[in-house]
Amino acid sequence: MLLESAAKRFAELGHSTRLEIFRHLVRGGRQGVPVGELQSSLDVPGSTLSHHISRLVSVGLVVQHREGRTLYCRPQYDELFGLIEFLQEECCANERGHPQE
Amino acid sequence: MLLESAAKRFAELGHSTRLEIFRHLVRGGRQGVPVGELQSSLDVPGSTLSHHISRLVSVGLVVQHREGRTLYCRPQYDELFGLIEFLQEECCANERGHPQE
DNA sequence: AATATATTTCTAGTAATATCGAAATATATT
DNA sequence: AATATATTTCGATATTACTAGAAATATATT
Repeated sequence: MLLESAAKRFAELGHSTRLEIFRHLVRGGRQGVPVGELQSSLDVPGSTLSHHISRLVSVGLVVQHREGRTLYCRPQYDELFGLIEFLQEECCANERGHPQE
Repeated sequence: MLLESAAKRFAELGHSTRLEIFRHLVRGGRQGVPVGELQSSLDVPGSTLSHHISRLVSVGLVVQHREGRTLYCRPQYDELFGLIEFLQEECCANERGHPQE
């Protein structure tokens, strides 16, 4: 993953409401969670919630799909695991002190 | 880890310069990397670099220790792994579709 | 004590983000 | 077609963050 994309994604996770949304989605699994369910469990005005969801969508961490009147949000696990990998990449590669281990 | 602390930490990682600093430190290992080395490899004005480092310090992702004239920055691996764990916690716990697997 | 090196603090201008009510859109039901 | 439900877009205000030059601080060397 490119540094810029990773930074953008972390920035979106770096807000307590959005992080809460995303964790709710991660727990919810691949079938997704309706916006309305997020709204009632997070207790945030609809316009604010919509704003935060669309930011998560804009960086690829969430996708939405409609079924009838309800709109589902699904976390993108590949992007999530990519971010996690990005943080640990080459961890300690340049560490001194145990060069022959 | 609390939601608020995790969000703050992600917010600090959500800036390309800071993410680059942090990754440099993660690769560098536990002995730390001098500020000056960061400055020359990232090519950013000292005052700007200092500002970003102090933000990483303020959320506990980095600590500094001085040796003579040079100040070393060390990544806090425990906080890093805590963040990673936080993102995956209860992953898919509420997923439907494979309840007996 | 004077000078050099390493890094931070101060300051201030500019830009980006957060919030939420009101109005708008999309779909379903009657 | 009228109404209800679900969600978004618009708009405006308030707060926070980014950047970097200049000055200040801390330590080392001569």
